[in-house]
Amino acid sequence: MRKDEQRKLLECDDAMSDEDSDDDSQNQLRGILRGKQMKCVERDDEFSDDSVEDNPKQQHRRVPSSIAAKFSDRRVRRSHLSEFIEREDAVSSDSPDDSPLRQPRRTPRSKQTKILETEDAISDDSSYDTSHQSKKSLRSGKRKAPTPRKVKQVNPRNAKRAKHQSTKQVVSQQVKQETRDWNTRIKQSARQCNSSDEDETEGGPNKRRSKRSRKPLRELETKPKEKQSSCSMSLGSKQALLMHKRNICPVKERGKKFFSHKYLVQHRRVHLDDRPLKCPWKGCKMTFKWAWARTEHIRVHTGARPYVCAEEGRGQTFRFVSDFSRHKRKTGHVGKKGRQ
Amino acid sequence: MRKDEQRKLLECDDAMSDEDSDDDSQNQLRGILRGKQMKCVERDDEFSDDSVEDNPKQQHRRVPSSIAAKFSDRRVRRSHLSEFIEREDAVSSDSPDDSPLRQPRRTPRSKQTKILETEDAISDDSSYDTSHQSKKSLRSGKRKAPTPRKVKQVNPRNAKRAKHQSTKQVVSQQVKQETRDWNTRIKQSARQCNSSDEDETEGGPNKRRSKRSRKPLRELETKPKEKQSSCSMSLGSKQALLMHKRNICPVKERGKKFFSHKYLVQHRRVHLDDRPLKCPWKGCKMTFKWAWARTEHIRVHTGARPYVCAEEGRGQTFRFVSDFSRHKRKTGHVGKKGRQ
DNA sequence: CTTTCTCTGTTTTGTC
DNA sequence: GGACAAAACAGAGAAA
DNA sequence: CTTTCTCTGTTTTGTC
DNA sequence: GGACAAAACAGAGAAA
Repeated sequence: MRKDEQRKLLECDDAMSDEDSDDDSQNQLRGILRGKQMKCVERDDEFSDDSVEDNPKQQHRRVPSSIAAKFSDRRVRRSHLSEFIEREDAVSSDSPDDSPLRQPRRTPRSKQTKILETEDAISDDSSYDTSHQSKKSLRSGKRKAPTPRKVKQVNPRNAKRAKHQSTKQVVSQQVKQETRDWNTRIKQSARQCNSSDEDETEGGPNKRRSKRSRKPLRELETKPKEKQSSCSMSLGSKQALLMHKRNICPVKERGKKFFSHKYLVQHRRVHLDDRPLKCPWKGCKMTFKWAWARTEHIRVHTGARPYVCAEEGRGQTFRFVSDFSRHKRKTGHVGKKGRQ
Repeated sequence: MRKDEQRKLLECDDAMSDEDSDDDSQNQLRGILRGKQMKCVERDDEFSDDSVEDNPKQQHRRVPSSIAAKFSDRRVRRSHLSEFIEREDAVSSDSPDDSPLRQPRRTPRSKQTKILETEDAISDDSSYDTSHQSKKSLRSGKRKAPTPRKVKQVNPRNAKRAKHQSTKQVVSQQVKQETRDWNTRIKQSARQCNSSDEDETEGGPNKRRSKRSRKPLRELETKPKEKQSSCSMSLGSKQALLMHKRNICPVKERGKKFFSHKYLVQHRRVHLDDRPLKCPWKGCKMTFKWAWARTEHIRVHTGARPYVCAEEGRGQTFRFVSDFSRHKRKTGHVGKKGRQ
């Protein structure tokens, strides 16, 4: 086989054809999966642009006086874009107008990046409550904003300005689902694990399943909704409360203690097996429990290798901290991380 | 307003809530747009994950023996993933299994990145033909592969191996639409421009419309399908052919000459206003004519600032070549580009 | 052994 | 300096 | 003037 | 070295 052809396979051409006959991949896949558990819309010979599909023309608004714009030319002036009302809460990955800036809000030690975004849903801890309906105990008001709707869509530019214009805003409320009792959830998870075996599981860059979380979950002592500690977690018994106050995890590892109470609360997700974070890349279905995992995962898509060994002529680069720190450990080299 | 709240606005929380009630942004947007030109599926209170929407469960396949897997835990072993048959041609952004590696195939001067992908649809030039049905004149066979379907989905690992396993493969055929006569297309574009004025134009990071392409297109001399030059472009007249051979663009700029014939052919897209390249980021609807524009645009999402001025203590960083080269021009500083 | 990549407990950084 | 949250690190470890 | 970002003609890089 | 394609650059320039 010629190299040209080989390369072709390896490449992922990323343009869209306006044709349908070329969308074999999609159709094929659909064919395969139809036998399994296709549930949703089946549009076989259609133009496979999910934008058209999902939020048809929601992202682009035509400048009235624009002349040259045609179908494929859907851009808009910022001023128009920023009129958009949006609240990008828990589900962002496919919200119609993804913020243009997908960078961690606090950039790695560089002061220059003013871009604003957090990729994490972890803000839950502070807004935990015991109620089923959630949203009830907005105690401190610190993370709760007054208007849960109608927030301006901010693009990078507007975002910066927003600081000086008291715009009405909302905090994310992605907690909700987590407000149920921890243990209850764990039981549910366990049940689901056993029941749905041949379920939706495909694609995404890396499918490795960590053994750590694969161990069958066990039913546990306490039961739901009872006491509300200062961190607003619901605990089943007096004993459980005590454990909780000592930052001790009641599950599995049995008595594992953590450096901080904050983390104990976050640690729950290990058992819950909730994966609220999504890869922002189109078509990638990877989900994560931890923001850092997502952050590093994105590099798989972008190809970024931000860790650079300062040693030698052509410094070695690494994509993952882990590999970089191993390199440093072994070689004694120092290194720097390029911004982002 | 408190800073906390302000920050909330600016952030884009990127986790998904399992709830629908939190998807105000989406619903709102839909509401707004419904009055305009919503054409497609309307699913209002649904979970706004286009993956679920578009290719439900196409990406994840469950490992039969897996125990811990539950809904949010859809990962899979690579071995299973790689069984997937796919051809990722022109439309990739939302093809069910986006290649995990979204990096330009040739990484910037670094030999370490073996990731393989091209983000460009430009490979058309060599496979141009004049027929309406395209796919007819596979002259050289250089860019045409024998089997147009059934290509293995390659993930990074498999991709590398594929080089040593003669797998059947396909080249991209995204050309098709472009096979029509250039001038004909231009006319069509012009027509569309005038007819759809308040059309789909929203969102995406930057909506700036370059004036260069905004100028109204003009009808032109030659007419479709007639002569087939060595580059397989169809030209209306003898004159046109002569121009073409001298790398002279027949449109607008009138007599603009280019350094290479190859580029003349690519240059067509300036007039065609075809935007075959899509931003790979979920929810972003930006489209591009040029790969480089896309490449730089992605940095808006990732926040990457790969251009680093070597001068001074805390080297200045830049997100775009343009700004970097301006900086160098002005200051005389040198700089390096971090990989990716 | 290797490389690639995710998971997670703790540390670092940044902001108020 | 403190408190706090977000980000990053540094391992461990899975997969191939 | 500035910063942020896209467009595009040419140059550079990389591979065969 | 050559041919070729992909990637990147270096400006121009739009928008705010």
